[in-house]
Amino acid sequence: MQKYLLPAGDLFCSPVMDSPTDLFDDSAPQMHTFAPTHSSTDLPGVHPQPSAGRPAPAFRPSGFPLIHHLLQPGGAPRRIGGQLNTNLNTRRHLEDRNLEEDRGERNGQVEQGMEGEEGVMKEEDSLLGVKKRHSDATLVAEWSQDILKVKRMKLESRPRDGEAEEGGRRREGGREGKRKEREELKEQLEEARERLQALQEKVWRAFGENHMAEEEEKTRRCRNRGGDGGERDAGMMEEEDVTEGMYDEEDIDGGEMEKETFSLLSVSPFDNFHKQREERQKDRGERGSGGGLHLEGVMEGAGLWLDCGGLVRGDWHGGIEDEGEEGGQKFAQALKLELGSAVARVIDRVLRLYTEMTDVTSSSPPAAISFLPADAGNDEGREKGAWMGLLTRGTDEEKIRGYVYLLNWPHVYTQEGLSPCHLKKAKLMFFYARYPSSNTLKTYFPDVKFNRCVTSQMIKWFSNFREFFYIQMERFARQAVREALTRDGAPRLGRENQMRVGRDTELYRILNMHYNKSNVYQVPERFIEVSEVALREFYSAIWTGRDSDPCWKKGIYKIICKLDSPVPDAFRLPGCPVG
DNA sequence: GGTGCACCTG
DNA sequence: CAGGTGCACC
Repeated sequence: MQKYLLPAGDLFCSPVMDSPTDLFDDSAPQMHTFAPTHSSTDLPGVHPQPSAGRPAPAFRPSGFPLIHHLLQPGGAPRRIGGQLNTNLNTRRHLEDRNLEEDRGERNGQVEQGMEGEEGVMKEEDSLLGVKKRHSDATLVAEWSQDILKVKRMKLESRPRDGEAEEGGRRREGGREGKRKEREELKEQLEEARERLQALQEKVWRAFGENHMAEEEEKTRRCRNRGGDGGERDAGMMEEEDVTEGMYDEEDIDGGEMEKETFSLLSVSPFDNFHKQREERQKDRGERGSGGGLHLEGVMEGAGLWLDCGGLVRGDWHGGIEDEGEEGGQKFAQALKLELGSAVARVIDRVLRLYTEMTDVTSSSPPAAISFLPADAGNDEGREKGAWMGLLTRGTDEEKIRGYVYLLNWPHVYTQEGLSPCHLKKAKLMFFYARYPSSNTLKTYFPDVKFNRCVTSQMIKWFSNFREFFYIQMERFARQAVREALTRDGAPRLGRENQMRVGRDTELYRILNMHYNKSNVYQVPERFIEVSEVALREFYSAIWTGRDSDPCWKKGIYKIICKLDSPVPDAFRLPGCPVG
């Protein structure tokens, strides 16, 4: 006779369990009520909730800027940006568009400035030539366009500066002229701020649109393939589509990898960003007019170019300082510092968003990272919560360089064999996908060089995961059936509806111990729901004697395989999960 | 025939 | 967790 480890009370309905465990950081275990049913197809949990199974990235208070001093004048951003290029056609395109828009927005003022600007535009070519290479030419064009606007605006100011200077000479150094100069410069700064603000919004809007477009495309594909599988079915399908799409789309000269990179910025960080930005704007509105926009947040999106230092140093350096006026110099210096600081914040924010997104752990610190320098597991990195190890000590420049490099060339870190870290990651993925395809696995292990052997091994892993999962389900279901018989004296239908796998149950503890041994990952609610579905299916089958059929489990497998959820994008990153 | 699966075994 | 086996599917 089979022995069972635990009393049935652990499984049954009482919210206060017989053997509660406080090992798990779950502040709100949920008790789900299920309608009485004996039909497998009617079992609850089959219909997914869109957000279920995706733990909200824990927001960590922002620390000091990661790269702030790097972007001070004379810092290193140009070197970083040097890795990034845009193509000539894109630049031409954006220049053309820029001309048109500028004409409209500045009531012809710009035309005068543009006439003598061919040389300057060539300069800008060189500036843009080191802009980040990006597959979305339109997006790049828009960013570039706004940068050009700012630059052009400054150029326009030169004649006016000259006039002011001339007026000042006429007054023999009168203070009136200087004051006017400064006022004009201030106006220009305000304009610059507004334009940079617009740039910021464009970037994030573009990001948001890209993301929304992805989501819509996913939804569309799911519906097309859909049928009666419900949303969860669609979720499985979309998983495949995303996987294939990542590798099958048209050639974009390496930009494809960047597109993937941007897709890593999932909904939550965007939402967070927009919320924070709205709050900031609200604050500003309370303090004063829009003209008083603080530069915090300005250019935050543009910082993705990682090259704005070139603009700060190479462009703003010129016009104002040439005038030799102390006020102008101070102003220019202040402007440079402000812009430099803004750019620093840009990248810092991007990194922070990234780490927020990847910070899928609930509270525990991440472990050292396999592909990073030896100091990757330092406290700073832990604070940032990048369990994929994007941040780490070293110099800020290294940090950033490694970040950019990794995002563009994750395959550099590929390895043939599978490591214990990969196993841990696979186990965590099991919380979302019990039946991942080999293509899906390839997508989520970009640092693994897949061959037949490696693929088989990973498939085998998931097979073993499932085996353990189903064994536990059957075991606890049988125990529950037996307990029901002894407790109630007679079998009673519908008992399975009282079965649950709450976070305070023994079954949950066992599952968590197996797939999440270090307990550093918040088990998604969706996995609990799936477990409950499986448990009830087993219970039902055993209860009704269907287990006498040699193939009695097949039906259960068929149900469970439809309950796969998309694995969070954070898992697409190379590296090792927390230990 | 290749692949993926469950099942069994160690 | 991995190796072996048989089965089903394409």
